[in-house]
Order: sequence, then structure tokens, then C-alpha cells
Amino acid sequence: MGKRQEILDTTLELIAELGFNATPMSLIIKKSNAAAGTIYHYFKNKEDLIDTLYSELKEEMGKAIIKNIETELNYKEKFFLIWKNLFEFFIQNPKKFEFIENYANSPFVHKEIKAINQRHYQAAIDFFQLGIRIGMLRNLPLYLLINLIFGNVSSFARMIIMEEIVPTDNLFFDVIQSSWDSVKVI
Amino acid sequence: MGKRQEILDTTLELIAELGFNATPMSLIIKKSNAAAGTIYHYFKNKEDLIDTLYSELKEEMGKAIIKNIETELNYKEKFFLIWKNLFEFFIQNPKKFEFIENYANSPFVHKEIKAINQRHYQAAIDFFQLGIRIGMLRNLPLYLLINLIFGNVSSFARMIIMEEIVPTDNLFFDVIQSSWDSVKVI
Amino acid sequence: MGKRQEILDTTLELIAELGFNATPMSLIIKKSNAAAGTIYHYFKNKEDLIDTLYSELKEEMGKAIIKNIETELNYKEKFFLIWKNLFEFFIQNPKKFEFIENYANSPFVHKEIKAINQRHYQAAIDFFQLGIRIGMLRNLPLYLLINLIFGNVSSFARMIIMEEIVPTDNLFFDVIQSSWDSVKVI
Amino acid sequence: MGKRQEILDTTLELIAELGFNATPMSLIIKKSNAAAGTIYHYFKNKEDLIDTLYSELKEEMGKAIIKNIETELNYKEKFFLIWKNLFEFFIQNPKKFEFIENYANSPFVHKEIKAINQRHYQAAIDFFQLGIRIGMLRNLPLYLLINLIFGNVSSFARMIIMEEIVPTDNLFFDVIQSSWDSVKVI
DNA sequence: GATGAATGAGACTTCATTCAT
DNA sequence: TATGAATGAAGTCTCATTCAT
Repeated sequence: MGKRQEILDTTLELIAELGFNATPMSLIIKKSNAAAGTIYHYFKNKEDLIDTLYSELKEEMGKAIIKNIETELNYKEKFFLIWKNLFEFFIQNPKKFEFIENYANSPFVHKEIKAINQRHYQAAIDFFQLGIRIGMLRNLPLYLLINLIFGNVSSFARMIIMEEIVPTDNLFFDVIQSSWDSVKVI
Repeated sequence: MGKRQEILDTTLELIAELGFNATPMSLIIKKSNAAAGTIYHYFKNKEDLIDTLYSELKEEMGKAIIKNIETELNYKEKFFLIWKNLFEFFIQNPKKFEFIENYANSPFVHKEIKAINQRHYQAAIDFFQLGIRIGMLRNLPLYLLINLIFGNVSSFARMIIMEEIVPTDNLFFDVIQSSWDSVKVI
Repeated sequence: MGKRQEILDTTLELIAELGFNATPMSLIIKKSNAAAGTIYHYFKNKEDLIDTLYSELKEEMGKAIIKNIETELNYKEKFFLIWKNLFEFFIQNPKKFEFIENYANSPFVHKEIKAINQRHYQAAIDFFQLGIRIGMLRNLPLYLLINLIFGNVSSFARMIIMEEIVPTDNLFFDVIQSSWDSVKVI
Repeated sequence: MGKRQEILDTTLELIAELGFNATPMSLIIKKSNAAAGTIYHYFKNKEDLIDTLYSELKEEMGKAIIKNIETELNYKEKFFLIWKNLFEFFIQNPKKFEFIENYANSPFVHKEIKAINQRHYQAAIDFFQLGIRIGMLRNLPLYLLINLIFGNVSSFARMIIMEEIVPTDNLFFDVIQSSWDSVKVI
């Protein structure tokens, strides 16, 4: 698979499961069958390793969100599609979900890294901005609106991943509808 | 003020500002004007210190949420009151908000601690359950519904605290209305 | 019982069971239901506490060894009596045995303390010296001879206390005879 | 010499001289010219370091005891040889003697470690068992007999090492004869 | 006599990182 | 590319002891 990728995968795995605090380099080294020096061959230091992982995941997530967005759909249908895309990315990648969620608000993360990675979301951001402009969505500050919607997706996905609720098609429909109702105009 | 309280206050302050990783015991010791041994006189170890702080904050937050709930109000008005109570607790206690948010989903936290602290929210939980039963609120799994609503409050509060948006009465009204629209029945 | 005695008893108990390393003052404090300050009221410091305990035990042991020595007995019978006295003191006080054994060769002990406590054994020492002089015992350096004999008692007592052998009258007779055979003249 | 061996040697040196309590890891680190981390690279923790040292010494001692045992000698001569082998190992390695003696009865030592190391003594154990079977040695429980003899060697060696007696050939002959007299059959 | 909160030096250990191979 | 022994600063925690009450 290549040592570099193995290291990244192991890091994701461990941090998702144990958290940052309980994931020392020594553990990443052991679990990824790499030598200490090898990690430092590919990454400048621990911070760089984490930042790289974060960036790659964010890019992957950014692409997942807008999958099939070019299809012929009306605004509401595209909203539902984006919502579903994000939701399914989380459900199908629980470790990545865990990592991104923990990392996103952590003081561990560098603001610059966050800023840089915003670019992967430009299409989605534009979509929501359009919704406000054409009067489909409530006139809330753009990023607040996005955070509210994405927060809904997270809350729902988290409970499923944590096995606190059982996902069904009906439930999915209810939640996405609830989310839509919160931002749609009348 | 008492060393114990001083230690707890300092810990909140530091972890909110710097995060877990960047808050060694030595720093807590220095900033709280206590000796190393004193911390261990009151808390079994760092984990116990954090758990205790979390529990005390959760209790305080639980009480804040249901402030004035006994007043003569209709269901929707009570919903708005709880929403506002939580929001104001966050805005007025940004450090506590930061700590609770970071800590809540961290693998650092013990499930038992979370479970124990649920009791402080019984009144609020009962309130949402009632809403579903009497047909005021969408028939979603109880805790999912609560997480969606509280997630909205968090998203809004976070952006204000991070100074990413400027709070106004109008904005507040829009957001709380959005939140209500997402769970109200028609 | 008096706090002082309770502290000494607890210290014996703990050190016999756990060893010096695993017996911090804090544990003695907890198990003896005394406050930290109380220990320091009676003993200058930990060293003084241990030294005091050692001295009291040595005195007690010194008296036990020469019990009934004034009786009308011939030399060999008195040898057997002393041997038996020491053996029974060990068997009946396994914790004291453990403590004395561990403490005796520990660099923890102060030479002066050891020297001072020799006086309790003067009668026994005189008895062995007499044995050499009158030609009943091998002409070995006095303290070597004593150490060989007392070492035999210890080896035997230790195995019984550790339940590595089962004590019987016959076994006792064999061992004491073996010990006598090692030092008797022809 | 290799860091690992240097650490073990230094540990033996220090513990023999100062005892467990007065031998912190920091001192071992300083005297062995190793970094703190290096010790933990080779040993899980302090306990493991001590256990390893104990095991290696026991193995060495086991081999020393049976040196030249294959020579053409009668039973008594072999008994004297083993006695002398052990004695000389102690005299020539006073630090190892000190360490083994202090460690052997310490609650610090793990029973499993002791059990494992018994295997190095199988040849000697067999020799004493044979002595009992063929009627050369007193019919005492095997391990008791061994402990009595080895206890004699220890008592003698200790006094020489502590410079409480001066070793001479005559004295050596007297003591070994005394030891033999205690277990030989008539 | 007795208490126990408070102390702070120092114990053990972990950690990210380096560098010769 | 890859290794892993070695580093040492810094982390968490323990300990004997003090002192105001």
C-alpha cells in the first residue's frame, strides 16, 4: 500500500478511536509497521501529519458533498442531494467523521489549514448563497445557515454511528425534511 | 475562595483557551497558585479533575436551561424560553461553552460520567417528550430531536463567540424561529 | 490502645506485608486512623518511626530468646531451649519475623541502632561464648557461630511461615539436631 | 559495551551500595551515561529492570555453583565443591551477593520470576536429592536442606564481605566442615 | 494530643524527534 | 526509502513533612 498511506490510515484509525491525547507517535509507529524515522521522512512532524490527514479528508469530503450535483434537479432536490451526500459520507466513513468532528473545533488545528481547505467547498457554498439570493432559503448569514444545516447532518449521523438510534428510510426522510423546514422560505 | 474551587476555575480557563493537550498539570498548578500535591489532595488524577469539572458545569447548565420554566406560558413560549436560556448560558459563559463542547464528544470523557449527568436535564427532557406526545413537536426519536435543537443553539452560539457573526435581536429571532420551524408540527 | 501504639502496629503490619518501598507514610496514616500530624507528634520522621519499631522488636526478641534460661539445665539443653525460644518467637510472630529479617540487612537501617540493640542479646552472646570456652562448641569466631545458628532458625521458620513445609515435632527435632551437630564438639 | 549492559551493571552497583529506596532511576540514568528514554527502550519500567537483573544474576549464580561438578569426585567431595563454588561466587562478586540477598526475600520480587529462575539450579537440586536418596544426607525436606546449607554459605560470606571476620583457609575448612556435619548421616 | 489541608522536591515515565546506518 | 537505538525535555503523580487550628 505504501508506507505513507499506511501511516495516514493508521493515524486516522487511532485518533478516531482513542482521540488525540491517547495517540502518541509511538503508537502510530507500532500499528503502522513503520519505523520512527519513516514517519519523519514523509511528514515534518506530528502536526504536519495531522494537518495532512485533515486536509486530505476535507478534500475527499468536499468532493463527496457535490456528487451528482450537475444533474437536472430543482433547488429543493439539490438541497436534499447535498444533505444526503454529506450524510452518506459520514455513515460510510465513521472514522473520518469522528476525526473531522474532533479536529474541527480543536485548538490543535491551525486556522490557516482550515482556511485553505475551504476551497473544496466552494461549490456547496455557492449553492447556498444562490438559495438565499433567489429567495428559496431564509436570509441568514451564509455561514450560519451552512453550519445549522451541516450541524443537523452531524447530529443525525453521530447518533446512528454511536448506535443510539436505528436508521430507517422514514426516519431519514423526517430528519431531512425537518432540516429543510428550518431554512426554506415559507 | 478555597483552593479546590480555584483549581477548578483555573482548569476551565486554561482548557477552554488552550485545549487539553496544551494544558499540563504544571500549568494548572502555576496559574491556580496551588502546589502539585494540593491538586492530588482534591482530585485522584488529571482525569478525575476534568470529570469533576465537566460534571459541575453540566449541573450548572442543566439548572440554567430550565430557569423560569414554571412561569405561565404556552408550549411554544416555553420552547423559546429553554432555547434562549441555553443560548444565554453559552454566550455569558463562553469558556464553559468551549469546555463542554470540546469535552462532550471527546473519547476522553467516560460514558458513566455522561450518563450520571443526564439527570440534570430531566426536566428539559420531559418537556420535549411532552411536546411530542401532545402533537406540538415532530414525532422524532426523543434524543435525536433534542440533539438537533441543542445543536442549533451551539452552532449559533459558537459563531457569535468566535466573532464570525454579530448578534442582533433580529438575527436571534430568525434563528430561534428557524429552529422551531424544524420541529414544530405544521 | 493509644495512637502511638496503633501507629507502630500498623507500620509493622504494612511493612511485613508490602515491604518498605510500598509502605508510604500516607498508607500508615490511613490504616492507623491517625492524622499526618499525629505521627510526627510521636516520631521525628519516618526513619525514627522505623528505628523505634526495630528497637522495640529487637528488645522483645532479646527477652524471648532467654526465656526460662535460668532453669536447671545442662549446656546442650540450654542450647536447645534458646534455639526453640527463637524459633517459637518467629512462628508466633510472623510479621515481626518478616520485618526483622527484611530490616536487618537493609541499608535502610542505621548502624548505631543495630549496635545499641545488641545489648538485649548479651545473655545469649555470653552463653555461646561460654560454650566455646568450655569446649562444648566449635572454636569459631563468636558472632559467626551465632549467625550460623540463628541463620538455621530463620531458614526453618521462614519455610514454615511461607507454608513451604509443614511443621511437625519430628521435623523440628531433626532440624534442631542438625543445627546442634554443626557446632557441637564431637 | 552496549547501553543495555551498562544500565544493568550500573543498577547492580547502585542498588548493592545504596539499596532500592536510595536508587532512583535518575541516578541510574546519570551513572550509566544513558538518557531516561534509553532505559525505557530496553526495560518496561523500573520493576522490569530489577527483575531482569535478578534473573540474569540468578542464572550466572546457577552456573557458578555447578562449576567442575562433572569431575571424578565422591559425594562428600562434590558437596564441598558446590559449597566452595557458591562461597567463591559470593566473595568474588560482593555486589551481586548483596543484591541477590536483599532482593531474594523482598516483597518487591515477583513469585513468577523466582519460579522461572529455579531452573538454573536443577543440577544442584538433583545433587542434594540424590544425597538424601542414597543415604548420605539427612532425610530432611529437600528445599529445607538446601536452604540450611546455602544459608550457612551466606552467613559466612556476609561476615567476610562486611569485614566482620578475616577469612583464612583454616576458618574456611572449619565452616564448611560444620555445614557438612549438620547434614551428613552419621 | 490530634487534625488534615497544604507544600514542593523529586520520583517514575512518556513523548516527539534525531541520526547513523 | 527505511530502520530503530538513542535522546532529554517535559509530563503526571507521590511522598515525607509542616503548621495553623
